[in-house]
Amino acid sequence: MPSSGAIRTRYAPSPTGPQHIGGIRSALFAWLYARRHGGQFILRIEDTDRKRSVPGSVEMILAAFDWLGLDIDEGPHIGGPYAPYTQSERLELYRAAAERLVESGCAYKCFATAEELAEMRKAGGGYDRRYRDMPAAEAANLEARGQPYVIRFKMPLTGATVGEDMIRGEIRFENNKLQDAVLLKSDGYPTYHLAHIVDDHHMRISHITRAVEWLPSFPLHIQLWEALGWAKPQFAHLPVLLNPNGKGKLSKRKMKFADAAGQRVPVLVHEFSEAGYLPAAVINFLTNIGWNYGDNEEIFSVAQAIERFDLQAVNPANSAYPIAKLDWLNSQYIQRAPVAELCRLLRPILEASGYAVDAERLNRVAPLLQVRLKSLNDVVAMAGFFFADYESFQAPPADILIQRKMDGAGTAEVLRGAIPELERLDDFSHEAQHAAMLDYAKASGYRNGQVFGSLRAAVSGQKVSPPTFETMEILGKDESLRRIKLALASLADAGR
RNA sequence: GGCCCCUUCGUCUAGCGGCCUAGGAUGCCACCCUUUCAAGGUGGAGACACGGGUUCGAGUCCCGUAGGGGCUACCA
Repeated sequence: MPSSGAIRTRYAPSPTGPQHIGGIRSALFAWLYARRHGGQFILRIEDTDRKRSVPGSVEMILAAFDWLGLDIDEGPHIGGPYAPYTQSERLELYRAAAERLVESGCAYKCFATAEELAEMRKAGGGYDRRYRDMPAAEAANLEARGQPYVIRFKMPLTGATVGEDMIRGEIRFENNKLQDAVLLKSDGYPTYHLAHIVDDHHMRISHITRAVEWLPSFPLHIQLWEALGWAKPQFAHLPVLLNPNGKGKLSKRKMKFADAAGQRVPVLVHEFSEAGYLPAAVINFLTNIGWNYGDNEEIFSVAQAIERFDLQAVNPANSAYPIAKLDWLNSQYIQRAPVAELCRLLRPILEASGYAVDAERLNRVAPLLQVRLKSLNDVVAMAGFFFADYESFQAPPADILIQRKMDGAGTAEVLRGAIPELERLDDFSHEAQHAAMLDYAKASGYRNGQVFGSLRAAVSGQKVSPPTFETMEILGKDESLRRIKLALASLADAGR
């Protein structure tokens, strides 16, 4: 059992499908705070809206945490001292709390029908509290007749509720602007408002972290904690991620395909792995939005973040989703990854594209790719040809072959002249090739870059490729020369 | 409409009254290096939303305006 002073944070998602990166960022902040203070991080499933529950969601949530390397101390999958961790299994607790509030006069049964509610809405304001002061006998009578009801909280009609937020400080709400919120629905399920308080209390949560959209109901929650007579935890309302253009909350629907440049932007956690991002890069990326490691250090590990993380230092402002920075960070992480690790990550991607991956070859190719990959997935386009059947190689079209400041005739001349020079080499190492091509370039009257660039395109078929001579070394002399000749043919076909 | 939150380069941010002629990163541009790509190096353009206060002094504190975001469900 944790001592009363233990730091305990939680992530409490609704099981409504794939995990959204915004939710995960909130979870990450809660997780970092718990780890920073040697506390516990709890996962709780808030499935009190039966209509919105999607089967398989819990597995997706767990997979997201697993991929990112965020460990969970207590949760529905592993249990814990305050189990169960799924709200639909804790209904009695909520019912008891609601009844206690009714008995103490802090809540009441409301028999308003859907039609009544609709009329009130049409009339302007919200619920007009028409059942708030109904005599107990009358209410008992309605109940006895089987009239369905909800339990509503009796919000104070006067005064103000002041909340303390770790990020923003004091926030003041006038009570007369607030409503009598539903605590227990007519199906016996609690609303979020009641359920999270009951659970956070029983689970000894010390810090409630949640997105800013919960700020408007903060006063309701404060009043509820007090009505229940429980000691309040600390609160931190986290800023949220906005769409890349800064307009509106980052949304699933809109973002799956859109950004300013019309490029696809990952929003769901599984899309990040699918897009070839490294989990460590994603964590670094997320941690740097709304919080920063400090002193101009952009790249840092989770362990480093844990050392310094503080909820009070979180920036209160929402942020546009700076997705371009993730590409840069990801390339940095790829550059720094050990070759063995990179191979391990690249292999399944190549295999998924249908390539048979030879371990030794991958080992030679991977280091050549490190400074060139933005995404792990780039390996397919950039280096797939190393693993393909050589027979299937297609000579690139002229526009790929002809480099900047070159024309078709010049390219053909350069390639044609290089053939005998390469053919002559007994040692086909990239060093030997380099030396030979340097001499050749000088003699040919073309610049090094013009010669090397033409060769790059000829043997790789690409404008961006691994280093040319290493590529040729791996392909071997015969295959390299074959490709140069194919390139010449391609140029001839194009009439250059 | 009402209520709440927010506001520094395009974007992510540093700044918690003098250290700011506002720093870093990304993106963009230029140059250098180079196996004309990529990476790397150097440099450049680029911001305190506006208006009032408070103060010897405000990006930093207060008020207002504007803009942005959110809530306003028997959803969370």
